[in-house]
Amino acid sequence: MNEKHVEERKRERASTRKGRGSGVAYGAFFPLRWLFKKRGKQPLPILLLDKMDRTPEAKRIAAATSSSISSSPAVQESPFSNFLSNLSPLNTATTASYTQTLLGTNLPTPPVVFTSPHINLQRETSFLERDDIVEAGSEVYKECNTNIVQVQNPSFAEVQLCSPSGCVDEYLADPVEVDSTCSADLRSQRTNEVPRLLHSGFAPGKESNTEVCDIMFGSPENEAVLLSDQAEKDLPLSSLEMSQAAINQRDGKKTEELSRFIFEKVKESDVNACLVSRAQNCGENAAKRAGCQYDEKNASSQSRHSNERKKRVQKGLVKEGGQNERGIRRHLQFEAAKAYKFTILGNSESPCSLTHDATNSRSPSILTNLKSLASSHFDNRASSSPQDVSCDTSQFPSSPYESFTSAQIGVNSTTSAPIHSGIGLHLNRISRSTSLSSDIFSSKKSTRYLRMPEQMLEHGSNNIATNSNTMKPPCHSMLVDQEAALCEVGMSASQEADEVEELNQLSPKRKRRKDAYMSEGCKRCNCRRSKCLKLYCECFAAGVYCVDSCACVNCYNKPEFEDTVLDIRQQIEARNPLAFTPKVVDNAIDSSPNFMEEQDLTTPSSARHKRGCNCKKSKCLKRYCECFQAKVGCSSACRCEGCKNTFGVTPEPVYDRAKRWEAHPAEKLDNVKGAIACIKAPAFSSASSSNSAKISQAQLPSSQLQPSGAHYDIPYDDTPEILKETSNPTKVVKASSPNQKRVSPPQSRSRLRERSPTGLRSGRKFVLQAMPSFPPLTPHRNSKEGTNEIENDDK
DNA sequence: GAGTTTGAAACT
DNA sequence: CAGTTTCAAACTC
Repeated sequence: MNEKHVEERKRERASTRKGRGSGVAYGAFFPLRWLFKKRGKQPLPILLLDKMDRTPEAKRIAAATSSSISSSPAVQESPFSNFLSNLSPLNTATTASYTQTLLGTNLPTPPVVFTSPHINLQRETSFLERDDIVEAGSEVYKECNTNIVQVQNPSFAEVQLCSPSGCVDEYLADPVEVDSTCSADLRSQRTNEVPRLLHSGFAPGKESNTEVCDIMFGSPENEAVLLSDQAEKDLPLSSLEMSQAAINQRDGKKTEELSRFIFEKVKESDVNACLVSRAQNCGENAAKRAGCQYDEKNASSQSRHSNERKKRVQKGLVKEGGQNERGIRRHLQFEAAKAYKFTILGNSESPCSLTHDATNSRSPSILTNLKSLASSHFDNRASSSPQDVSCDTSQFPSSPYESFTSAQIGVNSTTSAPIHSGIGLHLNRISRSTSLSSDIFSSKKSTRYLRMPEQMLEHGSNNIATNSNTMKPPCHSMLVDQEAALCEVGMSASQEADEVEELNQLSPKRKRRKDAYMSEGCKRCNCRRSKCLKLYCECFAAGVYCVDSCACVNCYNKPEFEDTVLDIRQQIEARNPLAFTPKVVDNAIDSSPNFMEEQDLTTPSSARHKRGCNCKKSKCLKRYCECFQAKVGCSSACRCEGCKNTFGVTPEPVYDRAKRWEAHPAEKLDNVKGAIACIKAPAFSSASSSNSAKISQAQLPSSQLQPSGAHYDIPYDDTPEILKETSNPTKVVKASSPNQKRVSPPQSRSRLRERSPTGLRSGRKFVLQAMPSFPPLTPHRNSKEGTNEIENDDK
């Protein structure tokens, strides 16, 4: 083996010496495990590829695919699967079947992996989030019952109970009835279901029973939770996990296989949910079944849908949205696979365990969703019909709650979960219940896991054909999610609108390229040597799989290589936990006081580049500059030279952003503003002003700071201590830093802490909470005076 | 389309 | 951690 490696390495080096041009054919002549190898210190990709080829885990995953194809029918023939396939709330016979199946089993306690602490854990989630969930949930429910087309992601229970084919057809025929029927029958179904479940030995544990009861009967608390994104999938797992246990005991099947099977079922529920949502959203007649036409009525019913977006849609940019949605779905799968891996494969020792811990602790049910999504990779049934393929659950309507949650999540994820598992987490939460991409559907339909890029290309062409038949103009709700996703990947809606205008002004050649980019709505890479497994790859960096329209060579950023992708991703995240977070953060999202504190006068009001650019020659006037490309002004995080970033407009006043905290008195905000101003002052002022600022800090009563600190504590209290510490600006900028960045804040902050013993606690909290949620990877603060001067001169 | 420039990412 | 290399996008011709 070693000899073989040496030999191959020699050959590889010889090939490499030929120059970059050899990259295209690179993968054609060398074993896959060497595709990554260029240097001595890159064993991991090789190992990963090796593992991908040979490890039991990879074999198991690969086998899962084939088994899902080959053995799935056997599973489907089981009474349980038949029940699940045929379950209909309107059909009492099937319900009885359900009961009968359960009666015939003596259920043990479900395996841990399927324990469903979601409800309980949901209670443990951030109070801010939780309260919001309650409010939003009841609101959604109310609106649902009043037949407002205020679309809502049906919970799994609703899907399970209301959506199977026959019912769906009815709903498709008359979408109005969907809401009423579903919501009306739902509770009765629940109440009818639960006693049978409980009395039939369906009792894995008292706690679980309570959960089921709560869910089924819809206690006020859990009802709201049920409507939440997580709880939507809690119910299925609560049910399914127990059923799985039954099967597990009865058939002696492995938990893993069963879990996969159950996830398939969950995923199927997504498909069913899609059908329902399509009925709600898109169709008044069954002819629309095959394609979710954009419904302008529904669009107008979406309160949070911006007029800007409407205009673009009416301009015929629906296609863009559809492609955008595609990118989202890719991402969802990406993250789903990740969650699936950590949940099912028990890979809890990843270098990014913190990330996943955070994910799990914050919203374990996310993983439930993700697992269901991930299971899609191993499913071949749901894609059996073109309808299913076209029925992308990205078309899911977005409930008001969803909107709320998305925004809320944006805040929380940015502020209270400093280490992100990537934006996929955001997207999954934004467009939760989003099921499967059509391309994956189709890819899994007829093919096994593809190992070779050649196969993938061939496979991709199939996808194109499939997608061309199945991709439909998106529903309005899709656009909403897409918009959110675009924000996540660094392109806000307004920016996207600007892109549209810009597109019209480009030369034909660039317009073509740009149009291709925008039509995809997501990153399209052209990687040749990175295998799309490095951050060089825009797709990979954006946390999405590459698509067929990418021009990449030897791409491994495909669902087929999810194991590799996830491993690589973990490595990168271990190296830089923020690697997959959006580079551009919106102020509205990152409204943390730390961010407000971080901002300086060159940052525009809308967004900023999180890490800042390091431009030297482009003067931040070309798209080389990430800030410019994102159309945001350079900020204190930038280390650019001669910055002439034209987007560096006057920042939004602190108060304007602070006033978003409506729940807090204005005077507290003033105090916050004052405190922040005091902290910021040294960064923007001369030495004298810096001194005065310090004095101001000293004069700032701790009693004023305290409420502010308490105020900040709420959303950021779960910030890992390690990050808080790392955020502590103890490092001083190197002297060679072009803009002499980040000079002062440690003093001011430490002084702030020193001044008041009472303020020590609150002040400390304030300081800690005021730390950047994403610890700046660059020196903490700079004056940016040079940039300001340049900009002022230009202006 | 080929070649160059650029800056982020990766590596030493 | 600084310097270098690699990489792919952006840009120019």
